[in-house]
Amino acid sequence: MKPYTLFSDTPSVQEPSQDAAQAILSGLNTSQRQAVEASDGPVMIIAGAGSGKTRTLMHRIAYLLALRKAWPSQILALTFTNKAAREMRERIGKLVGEDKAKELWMGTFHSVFSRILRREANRIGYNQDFSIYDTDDAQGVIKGLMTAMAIDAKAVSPRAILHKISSAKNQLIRPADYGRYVNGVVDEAAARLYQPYQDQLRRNNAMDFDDLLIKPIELFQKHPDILARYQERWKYLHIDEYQDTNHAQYVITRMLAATHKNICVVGDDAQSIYAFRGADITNILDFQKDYPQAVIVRLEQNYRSTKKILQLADSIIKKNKDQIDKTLWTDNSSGDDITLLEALSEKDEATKVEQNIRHIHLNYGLPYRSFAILYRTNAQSRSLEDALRRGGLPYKIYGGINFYQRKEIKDAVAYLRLVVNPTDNESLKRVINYPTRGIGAKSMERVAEVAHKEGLAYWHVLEKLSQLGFPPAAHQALDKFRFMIGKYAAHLSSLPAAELARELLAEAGLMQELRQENTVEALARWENVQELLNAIAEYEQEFIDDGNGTIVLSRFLQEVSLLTDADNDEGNDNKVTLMTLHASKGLEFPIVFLTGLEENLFPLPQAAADPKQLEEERRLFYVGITRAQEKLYLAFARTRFKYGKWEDSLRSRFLDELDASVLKTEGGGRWSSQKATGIRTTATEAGRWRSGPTQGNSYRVSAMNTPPPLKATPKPPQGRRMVYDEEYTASQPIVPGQKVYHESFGTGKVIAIEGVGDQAKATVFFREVGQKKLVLRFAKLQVVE
DNA sequence: AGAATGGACTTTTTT
DNA sequence: AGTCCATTCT
Repeated sequence: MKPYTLFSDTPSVQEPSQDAAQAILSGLNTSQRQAVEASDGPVMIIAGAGSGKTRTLMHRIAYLLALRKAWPSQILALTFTNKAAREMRERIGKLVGEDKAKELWMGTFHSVFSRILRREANRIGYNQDFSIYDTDDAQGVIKGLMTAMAIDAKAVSPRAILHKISSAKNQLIRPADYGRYVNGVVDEAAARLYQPYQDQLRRNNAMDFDDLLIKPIELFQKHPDILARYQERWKYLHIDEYQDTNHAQYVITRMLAATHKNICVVGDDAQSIYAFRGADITNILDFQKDYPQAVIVRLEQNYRSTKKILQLADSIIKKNKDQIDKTLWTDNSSGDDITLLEALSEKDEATKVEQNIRHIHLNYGLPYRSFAILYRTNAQSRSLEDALRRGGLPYKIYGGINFYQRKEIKDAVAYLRLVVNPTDNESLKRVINYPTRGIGAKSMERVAEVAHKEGLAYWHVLEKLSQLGFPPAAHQALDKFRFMIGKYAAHLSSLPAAELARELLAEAGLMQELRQENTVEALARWENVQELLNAIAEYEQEFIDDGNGTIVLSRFLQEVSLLTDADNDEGNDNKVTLMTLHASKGLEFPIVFLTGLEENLFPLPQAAADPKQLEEERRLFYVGITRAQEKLYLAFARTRFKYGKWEDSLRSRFLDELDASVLKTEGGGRWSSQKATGIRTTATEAGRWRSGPTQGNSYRVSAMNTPPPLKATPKPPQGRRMVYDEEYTASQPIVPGQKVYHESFGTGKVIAIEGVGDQAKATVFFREVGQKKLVLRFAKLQVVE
């Protein structure tokens, strides 16, 4: 048996096939062909938007397989999202066979190297069952340390500190060297916390996202034998979206490519939009310096968009200084003008978008999936969602909080992590008293104290509880918890993962907690946890021959930490897509709406102040524009609801930078920034514009075409009387069975009453929102006769 | 211990 | 507007 059976080494292509290779090349243009054929040595593909770069990468991999330059397991392809990897694998499967595609190493940096780290964990002082911490978990660690080190969390936010530490890690700056970069209070705090933070993660047997990139480098540096093995193993390296790789990723790839030097990177400097996350554009700009013998291929033909859309995109990107020179062109038709939608409020903007979609859908028969609505910040999705819901258009939304970040899922996952990896203090903290089981802050304080003093994990403190003299009630509660978790930990290898998870969550009381709340929201949460359990069962099915329950569960938990919303998407439901501009990278849609083109929103105020960041915002705008195939709409609103109040806004400076010759207004008129109808005026003037019928409501034009809302807001029924009112309390008691009306919940039926006077509470079942418990003094219920 | 109430604060973008 | 946190109430 081989010590490391990560991959099957069976050659999957028996004979080199020139015919197959020719077939793979035949669908490509000259430049793409060149990129595919340059198979040995370093290659950089500078690919413009919509030039078929993913397609080219895919054909390149298929070509290597057809010519039998490598076995599938010797090819590594690193993509920006899991979804991109999955799609590429599917399409390669169609070219050369699914069995071969299955064995390719494909995925994001994070997912590929988390698997490597799992294998080699013991070489860097970790256990293979390590937890992977997201930003929330990591912030929890920082907060804990700040308390322990008496750093005021109000003076410096844990989030800011974490961001500093994260960027230091991205740049491979070690804790000991961080002092040199200190500049300001946040840096100081970060400098003090960096090493303790790393130590704490290790004690928790946990890694954060950055560790998944740094630890492989540490591993390779400390163990050249391991590095050599992977260098040998991966004969061909492919990296998509190279412009968005950070320094750590750069170092990893340089290490891995050192032997064979068969590295092929694909990217577009004009689409670099992740600098805030440490993406380092010099990686792509300096590729030729690192590999002087590199073949550079430019893909400049755009297959996606109309001439006018391309012209518009070109006009905006030209405003940026630093970029690799390239000229995009297309054979596509010139298409329609780009339409500018000027709205009075964000609600009006959303309505206009909705109406345009409806109109095109009805008159031209385009399916809903052809439409995308893009925005700068997640918060903007709400008004758009409302409009689509009112109009009855099906939609799906990416981003915001994804499935695995929901509270109930994080709670459930924390239980499972704790069983798999008991030293995970963060997970323990999260669930030890949820659902409540009498372990309060006091008890946990003491546990933390002992843990800190003796350098133990919380779990190990629980294990020696009897020596610590806790009060009997607390002792019993803690011991019961330890016993429960310990029992499942002991069953890890004997029980199937899905079954174990189900029983644990039931015994912990999590399912019941969600059930008994008896609201629509709680039911949805309960269903989410069920879905998690199903996912475990499904995963287990796939790995049924792969060993025991331990491996299934801990691998599942690790993979799940790296999934995003888009990864869960089937992609084939017929719905309008809503997402941030960032999330739209790599995608295309026949019709695209870019919304919220306003100063202080796009570009964001922080970015507008800094030329570098402003250029990145501009690239983001470029990315948005180039998502569109047929038709593009640019929308902005004069007022927007922000931080709880209405704010006037000015149209984005980006609109003034555009080539106006391909722009028209909604009415069909030519648009030019000079003649623009008072758009970019002062705030006061804009305020005058807004003072129509009512702020943020429907307006003359749009109101006429807007269909009535599907579900009218609940109206107080006639013949009502106030039920709770100082005067009436005595004379108007509510009794179970009584029908009542509540201002925001609508009508409902009283199920039970408890307490008297000011303490009186009623349990009411509302038709719209389910069961609620209300304090009569505040609820202002009205009796419905 | 735990629930409830009131206040401050918030929003970039994400693997 | 919603969320998180601290303080107060039961």
